[in-house]
Amino acid sequence: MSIAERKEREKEEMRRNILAAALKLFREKGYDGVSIRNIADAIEYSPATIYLYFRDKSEIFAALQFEAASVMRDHFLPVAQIEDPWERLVDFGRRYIDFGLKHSDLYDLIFIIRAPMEYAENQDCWTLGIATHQFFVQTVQACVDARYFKSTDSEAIAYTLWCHVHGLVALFVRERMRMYPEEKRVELARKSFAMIIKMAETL
Amino acid sequence: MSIAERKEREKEEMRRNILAAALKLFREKGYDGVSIRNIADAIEYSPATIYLYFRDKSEIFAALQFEAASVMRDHFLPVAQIEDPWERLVDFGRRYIDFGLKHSDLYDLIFIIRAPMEYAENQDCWTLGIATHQFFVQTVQACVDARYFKSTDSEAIAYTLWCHVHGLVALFVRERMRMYPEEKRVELARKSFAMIIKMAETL
DNA sequence: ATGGGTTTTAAACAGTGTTCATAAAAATTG
DNA sequence: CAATTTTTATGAACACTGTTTAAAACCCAT
Repeated sequence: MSIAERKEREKEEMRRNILAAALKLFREKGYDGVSIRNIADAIEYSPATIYLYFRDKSEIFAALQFEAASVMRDHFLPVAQIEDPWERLVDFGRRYIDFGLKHSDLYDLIFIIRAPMEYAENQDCWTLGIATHQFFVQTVQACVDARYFKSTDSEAIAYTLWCHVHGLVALFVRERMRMYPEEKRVELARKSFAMIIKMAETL
Repeated sequence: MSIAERKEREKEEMRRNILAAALKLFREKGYDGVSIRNIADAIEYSPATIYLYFRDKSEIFAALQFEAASVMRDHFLPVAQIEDPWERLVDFGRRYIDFGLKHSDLYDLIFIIRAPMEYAENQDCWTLGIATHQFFVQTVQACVDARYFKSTDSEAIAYTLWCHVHGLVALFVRERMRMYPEEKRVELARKSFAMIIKMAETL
């Protein structure tokens, strides 16, 4: 029995080895700029070996996407500690933008990259994402219950706020802020977040 | 002299021929799913011929990006006819979302795809985009001047609204709306647009 | 040491973007 | 019209890509 367990451990170790190398390369050269052969070189194995641990390149993407989603979930963990629903909502947004700008490659992986959505791992990734999303909707619902808004459509409110922060981060991540001078961009984002919060107060 | 002009015309014709084929293929199989050889097959020329009209694949991207930007500009043309600045702003937003959902491939090309920003054509594309953006900011400024808002920071207001509509469209284009049932998505988008407009009224 | 089961890999296939010498076509000249 | 020069097109090649497969290398119990 023990030897089968060790084999399983080694297999898992190899998977993590591949994923670590892949993530490192992706961060450096972008997702498309990395080939299976690059990853194989990095871990000092033959390219064919990788196919013993992952069906194809897409499955590596899916696994990393899942990893990124859990990093993001962890980034949101402290939010749950905040009692006041409105404060919780504001912190949620602040952390969302913070995560997006700090880990733009992971954010890209989760929310922007055209991913091949065909694997079971990806399902896990989505259930994780949906859970985080539902936590967000619940926070909005808590605000509604506490009469922070006049509107009661918590789903629409949550979606509207999500659109704003996603748009904000996505424009940064995909470098579509060139009409604003480099040094003013972050300040503009900060101002815009303050503005959407102020707007939300009147909902 | 006339013959040189005809040559120039033929060269331009070939360029447009290549671009038309490329755009058609991109719409069908996605940007990365199309190879130079595919385009060459479509126009019934050798792959090498394409390199007589475009330096490389990126330059084809850049040219199409410029084309997409002018299609979008044309989509906004009727907006300028609207007198009332607030009505103009609302129509701007409506048309933005409309364009994004209807021509999601062109929208992707302009605002999402990780483009190689290295060619002169791309500069043209950006100047065109910046012009459209400035028209948008001016519309917001007109609203400010007409006392539609309490806030006077037209740049921040414009940016905030842009973030929302871009986020909305981007989530659609890159298929990140899976937590909402297919048939409710467009309705949710509609509701959200109405909501941001209502919120903007209180700015 | 030998056989059996895993794990690894070299080699190959069909595809990619790109380059270049050569071939074909067109324009210019004698 | 014929010969020459210039322009335009291409076949073949290079180095790369993801992926498959048959053969080699390794591990381990008998």
